[in-house]
Amino acid sequence: MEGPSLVIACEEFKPFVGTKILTAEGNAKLPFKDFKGLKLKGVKSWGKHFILQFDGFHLRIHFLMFGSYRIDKPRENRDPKMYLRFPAGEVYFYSCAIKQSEEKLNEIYDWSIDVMSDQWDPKKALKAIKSKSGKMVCDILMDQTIFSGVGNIIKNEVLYSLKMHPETKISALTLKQQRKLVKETRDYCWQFYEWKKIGKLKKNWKIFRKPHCPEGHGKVTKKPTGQLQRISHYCKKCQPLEK
DNA sequence: ATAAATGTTAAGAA
DNA sequence: CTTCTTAACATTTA
Repeated sequence: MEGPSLVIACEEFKPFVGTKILTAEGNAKLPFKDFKGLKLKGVKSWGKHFILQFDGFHLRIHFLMFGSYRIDKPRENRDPKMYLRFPAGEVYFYSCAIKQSEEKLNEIYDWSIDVMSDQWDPKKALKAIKSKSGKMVCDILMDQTIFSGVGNIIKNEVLYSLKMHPETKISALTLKQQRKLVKETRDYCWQFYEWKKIGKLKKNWKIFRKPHCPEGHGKVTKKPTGQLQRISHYCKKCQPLEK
């Protein structure tokens, strides 16, 4: 689950904020008994982290590849990692990683590197990119310390939109291109958010998991790239590798 | 229906 | 000490 989806999750959890937990259980290693009666103070996201705030601690949920949450839906035929019931409804969390922490959010999270945050700082991202000039753009975009919240879908769509080959090194980009990379990433993340909200995200994928190039150049290349070796989807014609 | 994939972390090896 | 490799987790979709 990528950053924009978590912003939507925050919105969906709004009805529970400010109310107390009526029931808490699950197979995660957490002191669920202690959670009953606690008031949910707030919900936040940072990159791919979904954060539930309580007095004195927070729960950090990472959905990874297959995680999900279901609000006011019947329990599925598997054990939830966590189940929370509030006066306004209930939620099941499946196959996610949940960590309890007493650390203060502002001390562990730098909001300015979260692509979805209103504190997002493009200048900081640009500076970070420049300091890694030997790296490939495919790795840079997935770097959670620069573009926190960007995942493989966003990476591929951004690179297609910029007509940029995933294996392009930062050093091969002009300053203008570097700036554009930062801007397009942020812009696409919000576009992703809008499309996902109206259920038209997949419909708007141009290159990710597409068999053919939208420009009619034939087959989309799918290949593990960069240090991370995550699959890149790109068109060799639209996104030539420049050195 | 088999395999790849919206991801990260920990442990062990080099 | 750093960097790399592997495994582990767990589910949907093609």
